[in-house]
Amino acid sequence: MSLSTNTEDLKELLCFNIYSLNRSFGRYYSSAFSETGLTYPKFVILMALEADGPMSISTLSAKAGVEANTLSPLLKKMAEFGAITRQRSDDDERRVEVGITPMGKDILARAREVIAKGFEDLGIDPKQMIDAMHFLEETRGRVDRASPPKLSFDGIT
Amino acid sequence: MSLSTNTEDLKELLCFNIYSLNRSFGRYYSSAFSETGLTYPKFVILMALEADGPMSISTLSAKAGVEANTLSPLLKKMAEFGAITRQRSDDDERRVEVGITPMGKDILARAREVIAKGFEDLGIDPKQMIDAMHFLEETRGRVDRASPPKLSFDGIT
DNA sequence: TTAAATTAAATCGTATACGATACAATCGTA
DNA sequence: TACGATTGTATCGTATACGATTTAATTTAA
Repeated sequence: MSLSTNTEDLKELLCFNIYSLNRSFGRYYSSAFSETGLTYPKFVILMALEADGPMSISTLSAKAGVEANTLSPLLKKMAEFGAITRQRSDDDERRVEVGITPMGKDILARAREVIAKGFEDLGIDPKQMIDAMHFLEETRGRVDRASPPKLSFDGIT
Repeated sequence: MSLSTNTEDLKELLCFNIYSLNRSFGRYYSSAFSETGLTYPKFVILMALEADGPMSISTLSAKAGVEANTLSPLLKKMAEFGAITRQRSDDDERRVEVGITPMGKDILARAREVIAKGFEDLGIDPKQMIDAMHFLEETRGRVDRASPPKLSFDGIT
């Protein structure tokens, strides 16, 4: 699908471009990290944990923009592996505090190298990227705040 | 872009912005389409089929940028529902031709209304969007063509 | 012209994702 | 302070995704 000047098409294309590029990045990183078993979502988790120290699952959920029920099993596996720590809070028995381990930090450091190196190879124009990222952030805010219109028709399963 | 050490880092990563906005759009559309059971990937399939007529699964795979093994079960369900047709090619028994049905067209038309309506509400600046989309397309091409550097370390599962 | 490579789909295993639900812990309030 | 509301996690069901493998059909080559 190419960019036409038809407004109707453009509306549909923004989400398609996002959808599509997201999967391209996913394949790219899964290839880059292949030997390691690290995935992009796990990378995001390690980034957040290293940056903002131990935190509860719900806090991490908010930072990474991923639902807590998605993180829950993921964190369990990462803890079993040894990349993160995971323990019930004493203050509030409902909460589970997760933090990065030295092993996790090591993995993260290496992943960062991969990304930095790969990024240079991509040859992306920095200025364009900054503009685009502002647009993406702005758009994400709008989408998150919006209440989408609903139209119903016989369901497709 | 230098990868420094803080959380703000996540926001500075292009891939994070894409990852994040993609899920926001996903939630948005799943809400918009909720009564219908239509999902964004299915919408993309219907778009492609309506635009470029009946085609094989692998052709559709290339157009939508989704692997054929992802489409295969999805198409089967959509055909059972009646939104698309699905039949072995006579020329080449390996191929399966899929096409959109009148019901599928109807669903697509209604989905387009939802999207158009919702899009106006979002209040996105058209010029910024066009620039961003060019950047996204360009970037996707670069990412798809790139051979990511690989660094290995003990696996995380 | 038959065997070897290639191709198209389907299937399998695994990893995200999310809404709905369950459940325990904590909080607010009558 | 008892009890209903809320909160934090975990679990369940479903829907994508993708790589690896399988199977069947077709093409290429020897």
